[in-house]
Amino acid sequence: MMATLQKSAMTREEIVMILFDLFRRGGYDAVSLADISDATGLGKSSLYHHFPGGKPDMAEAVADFARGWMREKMFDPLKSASPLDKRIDAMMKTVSAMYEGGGAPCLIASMMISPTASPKAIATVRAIIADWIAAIGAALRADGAGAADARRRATAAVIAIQGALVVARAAGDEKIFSEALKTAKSSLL
Amino acid sequence: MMATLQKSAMTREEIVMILFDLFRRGGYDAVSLADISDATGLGKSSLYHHFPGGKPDMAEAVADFARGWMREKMFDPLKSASPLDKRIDAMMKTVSAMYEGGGAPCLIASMMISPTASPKAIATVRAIIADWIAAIGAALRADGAGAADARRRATAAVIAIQGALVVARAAGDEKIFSEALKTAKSSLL
DNA sequence: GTCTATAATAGGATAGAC
DNA sequence: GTCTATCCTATTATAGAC
Repeated sequence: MMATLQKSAMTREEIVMILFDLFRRGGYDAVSLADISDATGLGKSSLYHHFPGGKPDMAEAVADFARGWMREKMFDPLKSASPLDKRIDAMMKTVSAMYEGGGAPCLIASMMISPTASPKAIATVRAIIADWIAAIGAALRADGAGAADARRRATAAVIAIQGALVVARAAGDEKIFSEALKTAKSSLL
Repeated sequence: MMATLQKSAMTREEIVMILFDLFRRGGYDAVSLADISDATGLGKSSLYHHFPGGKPDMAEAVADFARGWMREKMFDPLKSASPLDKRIDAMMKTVSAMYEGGGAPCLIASMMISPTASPKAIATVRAIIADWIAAIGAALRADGAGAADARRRATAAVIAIQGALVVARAAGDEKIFSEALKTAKSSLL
């Protein structure tokens, strides 16, 4: 039995996942500590307990979380032993889920706009794009593609995904996103 | 001769062009009236003289300006009598200049992230994307393409431009942007 | 680890002189 | 049309109790 009675402690990772969603949807600047307090149910002081550096600290934690998540869920599976088309297909399914079928913004795009976000956080989200292109490119090369062609097609795929996200949300038409994923998949095979 | 001596009056359009650059680079939320005051050299009260509704008013003015600019510089020229490849080429040159070779963010993407921007401003920038796809599509149809194919390829071109903007800035490599424009051009012809 | 209370600052907005 | 001065609220951040 616990010595003291307190509201259920929230783990840092649980908070970070909430922050991830807040930041990608609202952008770093528009999200206030009050918003974060509401979304997490934690008081401001509790937030500073978890993130002594305040919002910049939170942004870095979110960027690190996103990078680790992408590595685990998207980049590492691209290295598996299954056939290339299965791996690309799995990646596109993960992409679709992550962006909620085209309705949810990308953290990378949201964070890159913010001039007040910590340089470390921005550097991390930018690195995710480079990692992503590299991961797809490596899969294509392992399947026999030339280095230059692999890189070119991998870059085009990430461009199509990011662009479709912007255009689908602007047009309010998630079909644009799903169609773009299909086309991108074909171009990779 | 003027009756009173005052600092040179800035026209509303001059202010709007400065606001356009501030908003697309920093995002609506991160740009404060102090920032705007610095960039324009005008005091806050002068800004409220030009935009009685404050920041939301400014965002709407910028969105309207962008829409008019796009219509004049990109959509109308697509209707001209010159050969299709010349028109597409001209559009891509305008795109490259507008986004400064891939280094400058898109106002549309910046504004869409902002949850606090006026719904009217957001509706306007979203409409620009629809207009853009429609303008390219109309040019392709006038050149003999089927309606569905024209729409599909026009959408893909705008996706490629918007995606390349995100990826090129994330990777810090403007060549990604220029290469993507070349590829997009080929796909339209 | 979470809370309440409070400080300090920055933000948007207005009044009134020139 | 622009300025200075001011107001109010929101925001970040801290102190200290539990």
